Amino acid sequence: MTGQEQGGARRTRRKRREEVLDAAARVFAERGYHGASTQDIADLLGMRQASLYYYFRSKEEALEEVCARGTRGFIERAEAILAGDADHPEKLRALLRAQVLPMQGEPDYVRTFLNERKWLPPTSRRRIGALARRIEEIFETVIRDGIASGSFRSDLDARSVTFGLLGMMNSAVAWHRRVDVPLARLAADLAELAVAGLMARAGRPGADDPGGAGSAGDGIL
Amino acid sequence: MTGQEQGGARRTRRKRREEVLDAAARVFAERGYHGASTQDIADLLGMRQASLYYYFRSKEEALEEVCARGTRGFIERAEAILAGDADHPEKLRALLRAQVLPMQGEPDYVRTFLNERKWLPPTSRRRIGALARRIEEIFETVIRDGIASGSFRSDLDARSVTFGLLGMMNSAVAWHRRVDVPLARLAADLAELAVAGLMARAGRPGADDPGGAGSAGDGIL
Amino acid sequence: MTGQEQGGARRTRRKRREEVLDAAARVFAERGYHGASTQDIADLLGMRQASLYYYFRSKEEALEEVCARGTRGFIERAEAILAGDADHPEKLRALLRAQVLPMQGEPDYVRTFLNERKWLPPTSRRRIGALARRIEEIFETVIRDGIASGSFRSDLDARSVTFGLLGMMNSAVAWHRRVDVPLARLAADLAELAVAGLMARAGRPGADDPGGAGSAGDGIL
Amino acid sequence: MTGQEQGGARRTRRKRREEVLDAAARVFAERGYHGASTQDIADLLGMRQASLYYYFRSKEEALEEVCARGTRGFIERAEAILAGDADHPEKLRALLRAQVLPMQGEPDYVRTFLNERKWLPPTSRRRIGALARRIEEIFETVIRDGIASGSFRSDLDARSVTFGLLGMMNSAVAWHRRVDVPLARLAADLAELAVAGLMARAGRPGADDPGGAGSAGDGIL
DNA sequence: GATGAATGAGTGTTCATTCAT
DNA sequence: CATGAATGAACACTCATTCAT
Repeated sequence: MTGQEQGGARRTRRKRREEVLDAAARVFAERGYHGASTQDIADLLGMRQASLYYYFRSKEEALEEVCARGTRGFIERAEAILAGDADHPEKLRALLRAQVLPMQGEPDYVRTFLNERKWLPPTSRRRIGALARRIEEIFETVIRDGIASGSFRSDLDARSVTFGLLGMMNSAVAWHRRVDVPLARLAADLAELAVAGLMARAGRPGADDPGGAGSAGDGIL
Repeated sequence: MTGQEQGGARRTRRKRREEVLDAAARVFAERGYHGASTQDIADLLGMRQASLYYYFRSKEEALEEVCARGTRGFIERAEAILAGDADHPEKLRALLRAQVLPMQGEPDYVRTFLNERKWLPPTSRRRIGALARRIEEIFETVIRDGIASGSFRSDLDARSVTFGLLGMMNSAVAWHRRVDVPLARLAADLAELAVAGLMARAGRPGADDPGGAGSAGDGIL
Repeated sequence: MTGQEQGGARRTRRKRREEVLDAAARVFAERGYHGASTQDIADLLGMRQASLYYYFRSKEEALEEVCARGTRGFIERAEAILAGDADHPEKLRALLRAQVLPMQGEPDYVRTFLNERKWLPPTSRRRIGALARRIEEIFETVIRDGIASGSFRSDLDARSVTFGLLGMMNSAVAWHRRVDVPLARLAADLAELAVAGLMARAGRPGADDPGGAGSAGDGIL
Repeated sequence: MTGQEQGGARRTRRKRREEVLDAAARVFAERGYHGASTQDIADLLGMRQASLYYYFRSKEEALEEVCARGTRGFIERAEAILAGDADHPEKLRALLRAQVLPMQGEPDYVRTFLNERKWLPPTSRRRIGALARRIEEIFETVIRDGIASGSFRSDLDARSVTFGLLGMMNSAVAWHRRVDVPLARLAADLAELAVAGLMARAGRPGADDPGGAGSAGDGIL
């Protein structure tokens, strides 16, 4: 066998592996890790179930790789934005949009990462969880710095805002196909809403007495 | 056996059934429907697995009931707010907070409803999905009306905002224990952020060219 | 449910478990642990394969219990003989016979213990291996003491004799059905052969040059 | 391709085949036929699993050949000893030692033959079993003739002794590494023990009433 | 001479469910 | 009111084997 042929075989195999991974990502995204059977994945590929094991050692390993790819680029993009020299509002806006845009290209990988990573075995779960935590950290840093510099209002709990905004953007993966607007527009609108909300002057009624304010509202609920 | 005793037995049974339901909700919330086994539920109750079937006809039926309870009051509260005579910003604020507060009392039911309802059999899935869609409708109505009346800015896609804000509030069920702020405060802060964002004047750069607006940032992404 | 009934159920279950164990022992003995499938065991019982798991957590656990039973009484009997006040030849004779007699009652358990214990998971393998080593120790002690006291000849390697005699007796499990003599007779004969051999005067040609002694014959081999 | 090269290839292939066989013997000896996978064999050779099939048609065929080699020379040596003109004690002694010495050279083949031949398919199992039975026959002949000629005592069951002595010698394959004595010495000692035992005068208590003798001893066990 | 890719049959095991008691 | 016993269907995974290259 010549090097050429070997290269060809190798390329073929790698490509097939990608296809298997795509199928796994799709099935995991649609039915959840525990709801998905390896048979489902094989069916999608017109392959026998046993053949999957030529490409992966276990279902868990496939989940690991799908999740890993689901995070690809997230950190790098977020770090780049953080390190940039835009002002805080612009940085936050960019971060928010960057959080949504990968859903364009590989939605199955991202959905699987977001929803199924909790089923990873402890070791890889921690490794991948660290990435998620780093993203949170970057968001929180920009928000806190924005508050400190006076760009953002100071009456809101920074951590709640961090998680809330991440939750908002991440939720898009579940519903973005239900709106008839391009993903980029959707991302821009939500980012604008968030930044504008953070730059508004504090002025709501009872802002400094949230517990009491809630009790009044609770009567309604 | 007297009527008295029967009544007592009946009451006992109903109470025990509640406990079984609680256990199911907890297990479903923590491990997901497919990741949870009926054995897990039985273990939590110190019961044998087979005994669960005295209370429920199937695992699916338990999921149905847990999900149904997870929506309890949501609709009523939202309808009441919608029908009230507050102005649009106040209505939206109230809606947003109402979306979070049930996580206080029965978080397992709400989490299960939010995350696991997709595994319901088609019939009940549709029934329960209708409730979810009604909530979305109420949100969207208030937002659109607020835009029409001039209270809210008009440059954002109303449907994206609807889903985004619901996603933000719902996401809290996953992280609210990670912030050291009471749930009511958290809810109030996120609601204020959202309302303020919606009431802000449109002023971001390139608001009317959202696709291009991101181009600078997109280079990084 | 009354205590009576519970007792009955419990007794029934325990009895059924014994039957399952018997079937496992038989299948393990006949086909070896790796050659035996849980289906084989179930077939022998007229049971479905899955039902076995009501009685055992795993195939390995079944092997563990079969092996454990295969050693039952061995140690106790050997210790009793060792502690007795017979002379060394009598002790050895008794030990040798005691090694064979259990093959009468539960040959499958003994065979499984002798041949399949090596497939046990490390932990239980060590635990059960300790018993086997204790038996060896007891044999070796009696043999060495017999040599020291002058009852047994001193020109043979004690450890080789120990293992050789144990091997001889244990091998009976594989062939005792092929001789038309009762097990007790067989055991007595081999024991007598061994003891007489050990009590004989050293007198073979070239006993002190064992390597060279065989050289004539070895040429052929 | 020239004949030379072909011859070279052929010779190479035969040599490689030997290596494959060695690896198979080793793996079968260590893990048992059913516990050994073809992957294990390939691993030992740094070969791919599929490549084994260039040398063997099946795992079973490999077992057949390993077992066949495990018997090589046994029969010839035993027949030669039987046909020789030594006296019965010397013949038995030589037979016993010849049974052990091959463990020196190719222990894996012998171990596999002794322990795994039972998994052979019926046809080859019978063929190879015939060899084993011929060995037994030779042993039994020498023992019976020795008894008839007065060299050996007559109070022991000849068949039990035959199998017992074969079992003793064969067992050495499992433990001979655990004694710190050369294999030849070990073999000589066990052979001497056996022959001396057989040449001893009958004198044990109750030798002519073995059934009853055992009952007394059973009290101890 | 050896391999990459694939497969069919089977493995041990889990699980929701049933039913007589 | 609850359980012990059992089961059918599915599951992730292993393995010996094949075959085109």
